[in-house]
Amino acid sequence: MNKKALIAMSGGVDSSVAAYLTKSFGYDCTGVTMKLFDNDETSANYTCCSLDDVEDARSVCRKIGIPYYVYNYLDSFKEKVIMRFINAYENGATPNPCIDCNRFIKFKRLFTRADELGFDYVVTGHYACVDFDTERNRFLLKKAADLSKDQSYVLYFITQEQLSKTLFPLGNIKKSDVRKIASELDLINANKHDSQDICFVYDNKYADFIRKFTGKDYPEGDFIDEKGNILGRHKGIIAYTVGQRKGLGLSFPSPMYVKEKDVNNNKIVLCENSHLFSKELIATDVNFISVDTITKPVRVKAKIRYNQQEQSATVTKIDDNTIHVIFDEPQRAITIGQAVVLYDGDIVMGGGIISELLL
RNA sequence: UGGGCUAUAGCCAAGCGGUAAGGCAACGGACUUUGACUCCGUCAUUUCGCUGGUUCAAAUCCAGCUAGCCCAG
Repeated sequence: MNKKALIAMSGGVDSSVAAYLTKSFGYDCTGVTMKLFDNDETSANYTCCSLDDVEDARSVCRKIGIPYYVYNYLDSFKEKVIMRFINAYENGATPNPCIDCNRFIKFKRLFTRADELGFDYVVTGHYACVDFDTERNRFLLKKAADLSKDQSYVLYFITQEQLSKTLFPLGNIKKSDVRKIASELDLINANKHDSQDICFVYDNKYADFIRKFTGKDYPEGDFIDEKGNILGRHKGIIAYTVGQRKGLGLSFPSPMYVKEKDVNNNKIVLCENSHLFSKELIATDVNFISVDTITKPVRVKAKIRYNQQEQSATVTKIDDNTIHVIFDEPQRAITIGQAVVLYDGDIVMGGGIISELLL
């Protein structure tokens, strides 16, 4: 009897081709779209969870001949993604909701459900690879063959248990080939644009979303320089993030950037680009993948944001859930709330959420 | 109401008689399964505080007016 695979399908081209490939590998496939967000606006304005997306996924499943279902995860998504997103901003951090969605929804709620239903594997359209290393006797999460699309960063939290039951069919395929396969199969979404921006936020205005969702007022406050001099007024502390230049509405001889957010005093510190760099950070919520743990300082390559060239660093464990990362070179705008992911070549060693900066 | 200085786009600012640099901000786009950064593009052709004058030609020279600043009172 063929192994059973549950394919998480967003309605986009990647997960659709992932479904096709999984079927072609001989798995007994079922497609599922998770209903995560109730958008009452027109579908074109959102990048996921619209009626059109569901219809696209359904159409693909019909075409490749597999059953299709929609799971309602509105409650989980609200609690584990949206509320965590809002809380992070209210506390002066800058969250990565895609990571939370993967961590708590796709690889938790959906995983549990797949298990209960007797599926052997969960399949997603992520560009990343799973390997089993017989020497270490561990599953490894590795970068995608198409490095320009690699998404291993947003999966750093994944466990051995999850990896043992996960398939990433696109891990060794180039994005251009995914499009090509979709075209050859004449899938409805072969030319659909890639998703981008926060899926539950309309028009990329996340601050407006938070205001509307919570009904709260985030009061204006002062922009100050590093010495405490008042430079102007900001429009609510949630609307800014570390390293930000655009949208300050103030003019200076040279560009100014957000250095830090003082939530307690509702002040935002601005500085010049050269003052944005620091070498050390503390991260919590740590997960190790390629190793069980680390006992002494380890040389790694690390990324402090999704779109960034990895940087040489040394990582030390502080306790089971906390690490200390020291970069060889100062890094620009290390931001609390973002993930720091550690690499050993193509292998994801682990990662955590940045909780503190040290100089 | 003695003297001096300055008035150029939302902000700062070049320009020194030859047909309005640049920076900041803003806006648009690219990039991007997060926020940012970055990159590209647009941004005074009824215009250089106002009114006249000189000149083939004035933001640039001259006169007057207005406003602001400074120094003396």
